[in-house]
Amino acid sequence: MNPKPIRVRIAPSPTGNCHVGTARTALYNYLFAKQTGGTFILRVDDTDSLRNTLESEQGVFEGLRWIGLSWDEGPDVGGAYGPYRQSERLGIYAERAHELLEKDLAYECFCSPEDLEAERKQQMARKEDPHYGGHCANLTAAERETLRAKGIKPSIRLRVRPGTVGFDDSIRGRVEQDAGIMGDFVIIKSNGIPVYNFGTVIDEYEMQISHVIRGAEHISNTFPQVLIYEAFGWEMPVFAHLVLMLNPDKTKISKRKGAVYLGDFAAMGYLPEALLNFCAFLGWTPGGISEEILSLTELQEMFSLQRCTQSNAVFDQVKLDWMNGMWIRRLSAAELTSRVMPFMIDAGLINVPVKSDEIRLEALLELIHERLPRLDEAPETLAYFYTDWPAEEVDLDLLTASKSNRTKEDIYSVLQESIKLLRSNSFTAAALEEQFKALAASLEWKLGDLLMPLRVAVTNRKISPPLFTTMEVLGLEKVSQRLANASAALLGNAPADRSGHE
RNA sequence: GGCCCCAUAGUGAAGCGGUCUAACACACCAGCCUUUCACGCUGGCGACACGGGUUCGAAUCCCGUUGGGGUCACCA
Repeated sequence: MNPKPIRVRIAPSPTGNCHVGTARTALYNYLFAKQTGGTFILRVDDTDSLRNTLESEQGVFEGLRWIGLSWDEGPDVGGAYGPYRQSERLGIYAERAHELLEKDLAYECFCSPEDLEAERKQQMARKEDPHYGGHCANLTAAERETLRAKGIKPSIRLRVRPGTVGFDDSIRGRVEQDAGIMGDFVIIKSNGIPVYNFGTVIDEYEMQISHVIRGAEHISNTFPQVLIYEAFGWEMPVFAHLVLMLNPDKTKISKRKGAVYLGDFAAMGYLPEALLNFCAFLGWTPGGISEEILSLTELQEMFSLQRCTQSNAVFDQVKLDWMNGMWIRRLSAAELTSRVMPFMIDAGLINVPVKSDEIRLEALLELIHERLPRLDEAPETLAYFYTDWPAEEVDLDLLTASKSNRTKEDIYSVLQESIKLLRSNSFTAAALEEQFKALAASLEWKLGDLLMPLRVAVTNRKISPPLFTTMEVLGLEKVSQRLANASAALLGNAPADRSGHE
Protein backbone atom coordinates (compact mmCIF):
# COMPACT_ATOMS: atom_id res chain seq x y z
CA MET A 1 0.00 0.00 0.00
CA ASN A 2 1.09 3.44 -0.77
CA PRO A 3 1.47 5.69 2.24
CA LYS A 4 -0.15 9.06 2.22
CA PRO A 5 1.83 11.78 0.52
CA ILE A 6 4.10 13.69 2.87
CA ARG A 7 2.73 17.12 3.65
CA VAL A 8 4.19 19.21 6.44
CA ARG A 9 3.70 22.73 7.56
CA ILE A 10 4.94 25.69 9.51
CA ALA A 11 2.24 27.84 11.03
CA PRO A 12 3.67 31.07 12.40
CA SER A 13 1.72 33.94 13.84
CA PRO A 14 2.21 37.16 11.92
CA THR A 15 4.27 38.95 14.52
CA GLY A 16 6.28 41.08 12.16
CA ASN A 17 9.50 39.22 12.86
CA CYS A 18 10.73 35.73 12.33
CA HIS A 19 11.78 34.06 15.55
CA VAL A 20 14.76 31.66 15.48
CA GLY A 21 12.56 28.98 16.96
CA THR A 22 10.18 29.40 14.06
CA ALA A 23 13.07 29.24 11.64
CA ARG A 24 14.42 26.07 13.22
CA THR A 25 11.01 24.39 13.13
CA ALA A 26 10.54 25.54 9.55
CA LEU A 27 13.95 24.13 8.69
CA TYR A 28 13.16 20.69 10.04
CA ASN A 29 9.85 20.62 8.25
CA TYR A 30 11.53 21.76 5.08
CA LEU A 31 14.26 19.15 5.34
CA PHE A 32 11.77 16.42 6.01
CA ALA A 33 9.64 17.46 3.07
CA LYS A 34 12.49 17.84 0.61
CA GLN A 35 14.03 14.59 1.59
CA THR A 36 10.86 12.63 1.09
CA GLY A 37 9.68 14.46 -1.99
CA GLY A 38 6.89 15.92 0.10
CA THR A 39 5.27 19.31 0.25
CA PHE A 40 6.17 22.11 2.64
CA ILE A 41 3.30 24.42 3.46
CA LEU A 42 3.23 27.83 5.08
CA ARG A 43 0.06 28.70 6.90
CA VAL A 44 -0.49 31.90 8.80
CA ASP A 45 -2.03 31.57 12.23
CA ASP A 46 -3.59 34.97 12.47
CA THR A 47 -6.79 34.47 14.38
CA ASP A 48 -5.85 36.90 17.08
CA SER A 49 -4.45 39.69 15.00
CA LEU A 50 -7.07 40.03 12.35
CA ARG A 51 -6.10 43.61 11.64
CA ASN A 52 -2.55 43.89 10.46
CA THR A 53 -1.91 40.44 9.13
CA LEU A 54 -0.60 41.47 5.77
CA GLU A 55 2.21 43.67 6.94
CA SER A 56 3.13 41.53 9.90
CA GLU A 57 3.33 38.36 7.93
CA GLN A 58 5.80 39.94 5.55
CA GLY A 59 8.43 40.11 8.26
CA VAL A 60 8.04 36.42 8.89
CA PHE A 61 8.20 35.59 5.20
CA GLU A 62 11.30 37.70 4.72
CA GLY A 63 12.99 36.01 7.62
CA LEU A 64 12.33 32.58 6.22
CA ARG A 65 13.51 33.60 2.79
CA TRP A 66 16.60 35.23 4.24
CA ILE A 67 17.61 32.02 5.87
CA GLY A 68 17.07 30.18 2.64
CA LEU A 69 13.77 28.38 3.07
CA SER A 70 10.98 28.44 0.55
CA TRP A 71 7.55 26.88 0.66
CA ASP A 72 5.47 25.05 -1.88
CA GLU A 73 2.10 26.30 -0.73
CA GLY A 74 1.22 29.42 1.20
CA PRO A 75 -0.74 32.65 1.20
CA ASP A 76 1.66 34.29 -1.22
CA VAL A 77 2.27 31.39 -3.59
CA GLY A 78 -1.13 29.78 -3.43
CA GLY A 79 -1.88 26.08 -3.62
CA ALA A 80 -4.75 23.65 -3.83
CA TYR A 81 -5.63 23.68 -0.14
CA GLY A 82 -6.08 27.37 0.51
CA PRO A 83 -6.80 29.82 1.77
CA TYR A 84 -3.63 29.75 3.83
CA ARG A 85 -4.53 32.39 6.37
CA GLN A 86 -6.70 31.27 9.23
CA SER A 87 -8.50 34.58 9.20
CA GLU A 88 -9.78 33.64 5.76
CA ARG A 89 -11.00 30.24 6.91
CA LEU A 90 -13.41 31.27 9.63
CA GLY A 91 -16.37 29.85 7.72
CA ILE A 92 -14.74 26.44 7.56
CA TYR A 93 -14.23 26.31 11.29
CA ALA A 94 -17.80 27.38 12.01
CA GLU A 95 -19.12 24.71 9.70
CA ARG A 96 -17.05 22.05 11.35
CA ALA A 97 -18.09 23.18 14.79
CA HIS A 98 -21.70 22.86 13.76
CA GLU A 99 -21.15 19.30 12.68
CA LEU A 100 -20.08 18.59 16.21
CA LEU A 101 -23.03 20.47 17.63
CA GLU A 102 -25.42 18.43 15.53
CA LYS A 103 -23.89 15.20 16.70
CA ASP A 104 -24.06 16.47 20.26
CA LEU A 105 -20.31 16.07 20.57
CA ALA A 106 -20.16 19.75 21.45
CA TYR A 107 -22.56 22.19 23.04
CA GLU A 108 -23.17 25.87 23.42
CA CYS A 109 -22.04 27.52 26.61
CA PHE A 110 -23.56 30.73 27.88
CA CYS A 111 -21.44 31.19 30.95
CA SER A 112 -19.99 34.65 31.38
CA PRO A 113 -16.30 35.26 31.88
CA GLU A 114 -17.15 36.31 35.43
CA ASP A 115 -18.94 33.03 36.13
CA LEU A 116 -16.02 31.10 34.79
CA GLU A 117 -13.54 33.11 36.77
CA ALA A 118 -15.53 32.57 39.95
CA GLU A 119 -15.73 28.86 39.33
CA ARG A 120 -12.00 28.74 38.72
CA LYS A 121 -11.27 30.57 41.94
CA GLN A 122 -13.41 28.25 43.98
CA GLN A 123 -11.70 25.24 42.49
CA MET A 124 -8.29 26.70 43.20
CA ALA A 125 -9.32 27.44 46.75
CA ARG A 126 -10.26 23.80 47.10
CA LYS A 127 -6.93 22.91 45.52
CA GLU A 128 -8.61 21.27 42.60
CA ASP A 129 -7.41 21.51 39.04
CA PRO A 130 -9.36 24.34 37.55
CA HIS A 131 -11.56 23.23 34.70
CA TYR A 132 -15.02 23.85 33.37
CA GLY A 133 -17.58 22.04 35.44
CA GLY A 134 -20.13 21.54 32.72
CA HIS A 135 -22.69 24.12 33.76
CA CYS A 136 -24.18 24.42 30.27
CA ALA A 137 -23.60 20.83 29.23
CA ASN A 138 -27.22 19.81 29.40
CA LEU A 139 -29.21 22.90 28.56
CA THR A 140 -32.46 22.26 26.72
CA ALA A 141 -33.22 23.91 23.43
CA ALA A 142 -35.70 26.14 25.19
CA GLU A 143 -33.19 27.23 27.79
CA ARG A 144 -30.70 28.06 25.09
CA GLU A 145 -33.28 30.14 23.29
CA THR A 146 -34.02 32.15 26.39
CA LEU A 147 -30.36 32.85 26.98
CA ARG A 148 -29.89 33.77 23.38
CA ALA A 149 -32.86 36.07 23.52
CA LYS A 150 -31.13 37.95 26.29
CA GLY A 151 -28.43 38.71 23.78
CA ILE A 152 -25.85 36.36 25.18
CA LYS A 153 -23.51 34.99 22.56
CA PRO A 154 -22.53 31.43 23.34
CA SER A 155 -19.17 29.82 22.94
CA ILE A 156 -18.97 26.22 21.81
CA ARG A 157 -17.39 23.56 23.99
CA LEU A 158 -16.34 20.05 23.15
CA ARG A 159 -17.72 17.25 25.28
CA VAL A 160 -14.60 15.69 26.65
CA ARG A 161 -14.87 11.97 27.10
CA PRO A 162 -13.43 10.28 30.17
CA GLY A 163 -10.35 8.11 29.93
CA THR A 164 -6.85 8.52 28.69
CA VAL A 165 -5.81 10.70 25.74
CA GLY A 166 -2.56 9.95 24.05
CA PHE A 167 -0.55 9.89 20.88
CA ASP A 168 2.64 8.39 19.55
CA ASP A 169 5.28 11.03 19.18
CA SER A 170 7.87 9.99 16.67
CA ILE A 171 10.61 11.62 18.72
CA ARG A 172 9.44 10.79 22.22
CA GLY A 173 7.28 7.71 21.91
CA ARG A 174 3.93 7.29 23.59
CA VAL A 175 2.67 10.32 25.49
CA GLU A 176 -0.53 10.13 27.52
CA GLN A 177 -2.65 12.11 29.89
CA ASP A 178 -5.94 11.70 31.70
CA ALA A 179 -8.63 13.49 29.73
CA GLY A 180 -10.65 14.18 32.84
CA ILE A 181 -8.41 16.98 33.99
CA MET A 182 -9.19 19.27 31.10
CA GLY A 183 -12.93 19.67 31.33
CA ASP A 184 -15.09 20.54 28.34
CA PHE A 185 -12.95 23.09 26.59
CA VAL A 186 -13.97 25.88 24.25
CA ILE A 187 -13.48 25.29 20.55
CA ILE A 188 -15.25 28.35 19.21
CA LYS A 189 -15.18 31.57 21.16
CA SER A 190 -18.33 33.58 21.63
CA ASN A 191 -17.12 35.99 18.97
CA GLY A 192 -17.17 33.15 16.47
CA ILE A 193 -13.42 32.79 16.20
CA PRO A 194 -12.01 29.33 16.80
CA VAL A 195 -9.60 28.68 19.57
CA TYR A 196 -6.08 27.83 18.45
CA ASN A 197 -6.35 24.11 19.05
CA PHE A 198 -9.54 23.83 17.06
CA GLY A 199 -8.40 25.87 14.10
CA THR A 200 -5.16 23.95 13.99
CA VAL A 201 -6.81 20.55 13.89
CA ILE A 202 -9.29 21.58 11.23
CA ASP A 203 -6.47 22.97 9.11
CA GLU A 204 -4.22 19.94 9.50
CA TYR A 205 -7.11 17.81 8.35
CA GLU A 206 -8.31 20.01 5.53
CA MET A 207 -4.78 20.56 4.26
CA GLN A 208 -4.04 16.87 4.60
CA ILE A 209 -1.01 17.38 6.75
CA SER A 210 0.73 14.05 7.27
CA HIS A 211 3.29 15.06 9.89
CA VAL A 212 3.03 17.76 12.48
CA ILE A 213 6.58 18.75 13.34
CA ARG A 214 6.61 21.55 15.90
CA GLY A 215 8.18 22.75 19.12
CA ALA A 216 7.85 20.86 22.39
CA GLU A 217 5.79 23.68 23.88
CA HIS A 218 2.94 22.16 21.91
CA ILE A 219 2.99 18.79 23.61
CA SER A 220 0.32 19.82 26.04
CA ASN A 221 -1.79 21.26 23.22
CA THR A 222 -1.74 17.90 21.56
CA PHE A 223 -4.05 16.30 24.11
CA PRO A 224 -7.06 18.51 23.36
CA GLN A 225 -6.20 18.30 19.69
CA VAL A 226 -6.31 14.52 19.82
CA LEU A 227 -9.77 14.73 21.36
CA ILE A 228 -10.90 16.87 18.45
CA TYR A 229 -9.54 14.42 15.89
CA GLU A 230 -11.41 11.70 17.74
CA ALA A 231 -14.65 13.63 17.83
CA PHE A 232 -14.54 13.93 14.06
CA GLY A 233 -13.32 10.39 13.63
CA TRP A 234 -10.31 11.64 11.69
CA GLU A 235 -7.03 9.88 11.37
CA MET A 236 -4.33 11.77 13.21
CA PRO A 237 -1.15 13.02 11.58
CA VAL A 238 2.17 11.82 12.92
CA PHE A 239 3.34 14.12 15.68
CA ALA A 240 6.97 15.04 16.28
CA HIS A 241 7.81 17.52 19.01
CA LEU A 242 11.19 19.18 18.75
CA VAL A 243 13.27 20.13 21.74
CA LEU A 244 13.17 23.72 22.87
CA MET A 245 15.96 26.20 22.32
CA LEU A 246 17.16 27.57 25.63
CA ASN A 247 18.89 30.67 26.95
CA PRO A 248 22.22 30.02 28.64
CA ASP A 249 20.33 29.99 31.94
CA LYS A 250 18.23 27.11 30.60
CA THR A 251 15.00 29.02 30.33
CA LYS A 252 13.09 29.04 27.07
CA ILE A 253 14.89 31.25 24.61
CA SER A 254 13.73 34.83 24.92
CA LYS A 255 14.35 38.25 23.56
CA ARG A 256 15.44 39.76 26.84
CA LYS A 257 18.28 37.32 27.13
CA GLY A 258 19.70 37.50 23.66
CA ALA A 259 18.92 37.74 20.00
CA VAL A 260 15.87 35.84 18.88
CA TYR A 261 14.70 37.42 15.66
CA LEU A 262 16.36 36.66 12.38
CA GLY A 263 16.69 40.37 11.74
CA ASP A 264 18.74 40.69 14.91
CA PHE A 265 21.11 38.02 13.74
CA ALA A 266 21.45 39.62 10.35
CA ALA A 267 22.27 42.94 11.98
CA MET A 268 24.92 41.27 14.08
CA GLY A 269 26.66 40.08 10.98
CA TYR A 270 25.66 36.47 11.01
CA LEU A 271 25.37 34.73 7.69
CA PRO A 272 22.05 33.02 7.05
CA GLU A 273 23.98 29.92 6.00
CA ALA A 274 25.69 29.82 9.37
CA LEU A 275 22.58 30.40 11.44
CA LEU A 276 20.75 27.75 9.48
CA ASN A 277 23.58 25.31 9.91
CA PHE A 278 23.73 26.06 13.61
CA CYS A 279 19.99 25.66 14.13
CA ALA A 280 20.06 22.33 12.35
CA PHE A 281 22.26 21.01 15.11
CA LEU A 282 20.06 22.23 17.93
CA GLY A 283 17.74 19.32 18.30
CA TRP A 284 19.12 17.01 15.70
CA THR A 285 22.40 15.25 15.04
CA PRO A 286 23.60 13.23 12.10
CA GLY A 287 25.09 10.75 14.51
CA GLY A 288 28.58 9.43 14.71
CA ILE A 289 31.49 11.48 13.51
CA SER A 290 31.01 13.83 10.67
CA GLU A 291 31.55 17.28 9.32
CA GLU A 292 29.59 19.95 11.13
CA ILE A 293 29.70 22.61 8.48
CA LEU A 294 26.79 21.63 6.30
CA SER A 295 24.75 23.40 3.68
CA LEU A 296 21.01 23.18 3.28
CA THR A 297 21.34 20.63 0.51
CA GLU A 298 23.72 18.52 2.51
CA LEU A 299 21.40 18.65 5.50
CA GLN A 300 18.57 17.58 3.27
CA GLU A 301 20.25 14.31 2.58
CA MET A 302 21.16 13.56 6.16
CA PHE A 303 18.11 14.65 8.08
CA SER A 304 15.82 12.21 9.81
CA LEU A 305 13.19 12.52 12.50
CA GLN A 306 14.62 9.48 14.22
CA ARG A 307 17.82 11.34 14.90
CA CYS A 308 16.14 14.29 16.55
CA THR A 309 17.25 14.65 20.15
CA GLN A 310 15.01 14.61 23.20
CA SER A 311 16.47 17.08 25.62
CA ASN A 312 16.32 20.84 25.31
CA ALA A 313 19.34 22.57 23.85
CA VAL A 314 21.06 25.75 24.97
CA PHE A 315 21.65 28.24 22.18
CA ASP A 316 25.40 28.78 22.43
CA GLN A 317 26.28 31.94 20.64
CA VAL A 318 30.00 31.29 21.00
CA LYS A 319 29.70 28.25 18.83
CA LEU A 320 27.54 30.18 16.40
CA ASP A 321 30.37 32.70 16.11
CA TRP A 322 32.80 29.95 15.27
CA MET A 323 30.47 28.50 12.70
CA ASN A 324 29.85 31.93 11.23
CA GLY A 325 33.59 32.41 10.81
CA MET A 326 33.78 29.11 9.00
CA TRP A 327 31.05 30.17 6.64
CA ILE A 328 32.62 33.55 6.05
CA ARG A 329 35.82 31.86 4.97
CA ARG A 330 33.86 29.90 2.43
CA LEU A 331 32.59 33.06 0.77
CA SER A 332 34.28 34.29 -2.39
CA ALA A 333 35.97 37.69 -2.21
CA ALA A 334 33.23 39.25 -4.30
CA GLU A 335 30.50 37.67 -2.24
CA LEU A 336 32.09 38.79 1.01
CA THR A 337 32.41 42.30 -0.34
CA SER A 338 28.78 42.61 -1.22
CA ARG A 339 27.72 41.25 2.13
CA VAL A 340 29.99 43.57 4.07
CA MET A 341 29.15 46.67 2.07
CA PRO A 342 25.92 47.45 3.97
CA PHE A 343 27.83 47.40 7.23
CA MET A 344 30.42 49.80 5.85
CA ILE A 345 27.67 52.15 4.76
CA ASP A 346 25.97 51.90 8.11
CA ALA A 347 29.21 52.75 9.81
CA GLY A 348 29.60 55.78 7.61
CA LEU A 349 32.87 54.59 6.12
CA ILE A 350 31.41 54.47 2.65
CA ASN A 351 28.61 56.67 1.37
CA VAL A 352 27.06 55.67 -1.86
CA PRO A 353 29.32 52.94 -3.08
CA VAL A 354 30.77 53.35 -6.52
CA LYS A 355 32.87 50.81 -8.35
CA SER A 356 36.13 52.02 -6.87
CA ASP A 357 34.75 51.63 -3.36
CA GLU A 358 33.92 48.05 -4.11
CA ILE A 359 37.31 47.32 -5.54
CA ARG A 360 39.05 48.89 -2.59
CA LEU A 361 36.82 47.16 -0.06
CA GLU A 362 37.43 43.84 -1.72
CA ALA A 363 41.17 44.42 -1.47
CA LEU A 364 40.88 45.32 2.21
CA LEU A 365 38.68 42.38 2.99
CA GLU A 366 41.22 40.09 1.49
CA LEU A 367 43.47 41.04 4.39
CA ILE A 368 40.96 40.11 7.05
CA HIS A 369 38.87 37.48 5.33
CA GLU A 370 40.24 34.68 7.49
CA ARG A 371 40.04 36.59 10.73
CA LEU A 372 36.50 37.86 10.53
CA PRO A 373 34.04 36.05 12.78
CA ARG A 374 31.13 38.34 11.98
CA LEU A 375 30.39 40.79 9.18
CA ASP A 376 29.54 43.58 11.59
CA GLU A 377 33.12 43.65 12.79
CA ALA A 378 34.45 44.61 9.42
CA PRO A 379 33.98 48.40 9.75
CA GLU A 380 35.75 48.48 13.11
CA THR A 381 38.54 46.25 11.89
CA LEU A 382 39.00 48.22 8.71
CA ALA A 383 38.51 51.68 10.15
CA TYR A 384 42.16 52.66 10.06
CA PHE A 385 42.28 52.19 6.33
CA TYR A 386 39.63 54.83 5.98
CA THR A 387 40.37 57.26 8.74
CA ASP A 388 43.45 59.03 10.06
CA TRP A 389 44.05 60.25 13.54
CA PRO A 390 45.95 63.20 15.02
CA ALA A 391 49.19 62.82 16.95
CA GLU A 392 47.39 63.28 20.26
CA GLU A 393 45.47 60.12 19.62
CA VAL A 394 48.47 57.94 18.99
CA ASP A 395 48.52 55.27 21.64
CA LEU A 396 51.95 55.88 23.17
CA ASP A 397 51.73 52.96 25.55
CA LEU A 398 51.18 50.59 22.71
CA LEU A 399 53.82 52.26 20.64
CA THR A 400 56.53 51.88 23.24
CA ALA A 401 55.43 48.63 24.82
CA SER A 402 58.11 46.43 23.37
CA LYS A 403 58.98 43.12 24.87
CA SER A 404 62.63 43.95 24.80
CA ASN A 405 62.33 47.18 26.73
CA ARG A 406 63.28 49.55 23.98
CA THR A 407 63.39 53.16 24.99
CA LYS A 408 61.30 55.89 23.49
CA GLU A 409 64.42 57.14 21.82
CA ASP A 410 65.05 53.78 20.26
CA ILE A 411 61.56 53.69 18.90
CA TYR A 412 61.79 57.21 17.64
CA SER A 413 64.95 56.63 15.74
CA VAL A 414 63.65 53.42 14.29
CA LEU A 415 60.61 55.28 13.05
CA GLN A 416 62.83 57.88 11.43
CA GLU A 417 64.94 55.19 9.91
CA SER A 418 61.85 53.51 8.56
CA ILE A 419 60.53 56.65 6.95
CA LYS A 420 63.73 56.93 4.95
CA LEU A 421 63.51 53.32 3.98
CA LEU A 422 60.07 53.63 2.55
CA ARG A 423 61.13 55.84 -0.30
CA SER A 424 64.01 53.79 -1.44
CA ASN A 425 62.32 51.00 -3.29
CA SER A 426 59.15 49.77 -4.83
CA PHE A 427 56.28 49.83 -2.43
CA THR A 428 55.17 46.22 -2.42
CA ALA A 429 54.74 43.85 0.47
CA ALA A 430 57.59 41.68 -0.72
CA ALA A 431 59.98 44.57 -1.15
CA LEU A 432 59.01 46.07 2.17
CA GLU A 433 59.55 42.80 3.92
CA GLU A 434 63.00 42.51 2.47
CA GLN A 435 63.94 46.03 3.48
CA PHE A 436 62.65 45.84 6.99
CA LYS A 437 64.23 42.49 7.59
CA ALA A 438 67.50 44.02 6.56
CA LEU A 439 66.91 46.95 8.85
CA ALA A 440 66.16 44.70 11.79
CA ALA A 441 69.30 42.74 11.07
CA SER A 442 71.49 45.81 10.91
CA LEU A 443 70.00 47.07 14.16
CA GLU A 444 70.30 43.65 15.69
CA TRP A 445 66.63 43.81 16.65
CA LYS A 446 64.27 40.93 16.45
CA LEU A 447 61.94 41.44 13.56
CA GLY A 448 58.93 41.35 15.88
CA ASP A 449 60.38 44.11 18.04
CA LEU A 450 60.75 46.29 15.01
CA LEU A 451 57.39 45.50 13.54
CA MET A 452 55.28 46.13 16.59
CA PRO A 453 55.99 49.85 16.86
CA LEU A 454 55.56 50.11 13.13
CA ARG A 455 52.25 48.33 13.36
CA VAL A 456 51.07 50.69 16.04
CA ALA A 457 52.28 53.67 14.06
CA VAL A 458 50.49 52.53 10.94
CA THR A 459 47.27 51.19 12.46
CA ASN A 460 47.24 52.60 16.00
CA ARG A 461 46.42 49.20 17.41
CA LYS A 462 48.35 46.14 18.33
CA ILE A 463 46.47 43.74 16.18
CA SER A 464 46.32 44.02 12.44
CA PRO A 465 46.61 41.95 9.33
CA PRO A 466 50.17 41.17 8.24
CA LEU A 467 51.96 44.49 8.29
CA PHE A 468 53.62 44.55 4.91
CA THR A 469 50.49 43.82 2.96
CA THR A 470 48.70 46.34 5.12
CA MET A 471 51.30 48.93 4.16
CA GLU A 472 51.08 48.07 0.53
CA VAL A 473 47.32 48.50 0.49
CA LEU A 474 47.60 51.76 2.40
CA GLY A 475 50.18 53.16 0.00
CA LEU A 476 53.41 55.05 0.40
CA GLU A 477 51.94 58.43 1.24
CA LYS A 478 49.63 57.22 3.97
CA VAL A 479 52.26 55.06 5.57
CA SER A 480 54.82 57.86 5.57
CA GLN A 481 52.37 60.26 7.08
CA ARG A 482 51.48 57.88 9.83
CA LEU A 483 55.04 57.10 10.73
CA ALA A 484 55.69 60.83 10.90
CA ASN A 485 52.58 61.27 12.98
CA ALA A 486 53.72 58.64 15.44
CA SER A 487 57.16 60.19 15.61
CA ALA A 488 55.64 63.51 16.42
CA ALA A 489 53.57 61.93 19.14
CA LEU A 490 56.70 60.39 20.59
CA LEU A 491 58.37 63.74 20.90
CA GLY A 492 55.90 64.51 23.54
CA ASN A 493 54.00 67.69 23.35
CA ALA A 494 55.12 67.91 19.98
CA PRO A 495 53.43 70.07 17.77
CA ALA A 496 51.70 69.57 15.52
CA ASP A 497 52.14 68.72 12.33
CA ARG A 498 49.35 68.24 10.05
CA SER A 499 51.08 65.58 8.19
CA GLY A 500 49.23 62.69 9.72
CA HIS A 501 45.81 63.46 8.54
CA GLU A 502 43.73 65.27 6.10
C1' G B 1 1.00 23.38 42.78
C1' G B 2 -1.46 19.59 38.90
C1' C B 3 -0.22 17.39 34.35
C1' C B 4 3.52 16.41 30.64
C1' C B 5 8.62 16.16 28.86
C1' C B 6 13.79 15.67 29.81
C1' A B 7 18.56 14.27 32.47
C1' U B 8 26.52 11.97 29.30
C1' A B 9 32.13 17.29 30.51
C1' G B 10 30.74 24.78 30.67
C1' U B 11 27.78 24.15 25.64
C1' G B 12 26.07 21.00 21.35
C1' A B 13 26.33 15.80 21.39
C1' A B 14 28.05 10.08 19.99
C1' G B 15 26.58 5.88 22.61
C1' C B 16 20.75 1.70 21.56
C1' G B 17 23.21 -4.43 27.46
C1' G B 18 29.63 -6.43 26.92
C1' U B 19 34.20 -3.57 21.95
C1' C B 20 33.34 2.63 27.58
C1' U B 21 39.85 3.11 31.93
C1' A B 22 32.88 7.04 27.36
C1' A B 23 33.80 9.71 20.66
C1' C B 24 33.57 14.26 18.18
C1' A B 25 32.72 19.75 17.85
C1' C B 26 32.67 24.68 20.38
C1' A B 27 34.84 26.93 24.72
C1' C B 28 39.07 26.76 28.03
C1' C B 29 44.63 25.65 29.02
C1' A B 30 49.61 24.44 27.03
C1' G B 31 52.90 23.88 22.93
C1' C B 32 54.11 24.23 17.63
C1' C B 33 53.67 27.47 13.33
C1' U B 34 54.24 32.75 13.10
C1' U B 35 55.87 39.97 12.30
C1' U B 36 50.72 40.81 16.01
C1' C B 37 45.90 38.50 15.61
C1' A B 38 43.45 34.69 13.31
C1' C B 39 43.83 30.05 10.69
C1' G B 40 46.17 25.32 11.00
C1' C B 41 48.58 21.37 13.82
C1' U B 42 49.75 18.62 18.59
C1' G B 43 48.53 17.70 23.46
C1' G B 44 45.66 18.72 27.95
C1' C B 45 41.38 19.83 31.18
C1' G B 46 36.64 17.97 31.77
C1' A B 47 30.83 14.02 32.04
C1' C B 48 27.31 9.04 32.43
C1' A B 49 22.61 13.67 38.65
C1' C B 50 21.64 10.34 43.08
C1' G B 51 19.64 5.75 45.14
C1' G B 52 17.59 1.12 44.44
C1' G B 53 16.65 -2.92 41.30
C1' U B 54 16.93 -6.48 36.63
C1' U B 55 21.34 -9.02 34.55
C1' C B 56 27.09 -13.05 34.50
C1' G B 57 27.54 -7.87 32.86
C1' A B 58 24.24 -1.12 32.74
C1' A B 59 25.83 5.30 30.55
C1' U B 60 22.55 1.97 27.99
C1' C B 61 16.44 -1.61 30.76
C1' C B 62 12.82 -0.76 35.26
C1' C B 63 11.41 2.02 39.77
C1' G B 64 12.11 6.02 43.11
C1' U B 65 14.47 10.64 44.43
C1' U B 66 16.54 15.08 42.99
C1' G B 67 17.17 18.67 39.32
C1' G B 68 15.76 21.33 34.86
C1' G B 69 12.10 22.61 31.34
C1' G B 70 7.19 23.04 29.14
C1' U B 71 2.09 23.79 29.95
C1' C B 72 -2.17 24.77 32.68
C1' A B 73 -7.32 30.94 29.04
C1' C B 74 -13.43 32.35 25.26
C1' C B 75 -3.72 33.79 23.65
C1' A B 76 -1.51 31.63 19.72
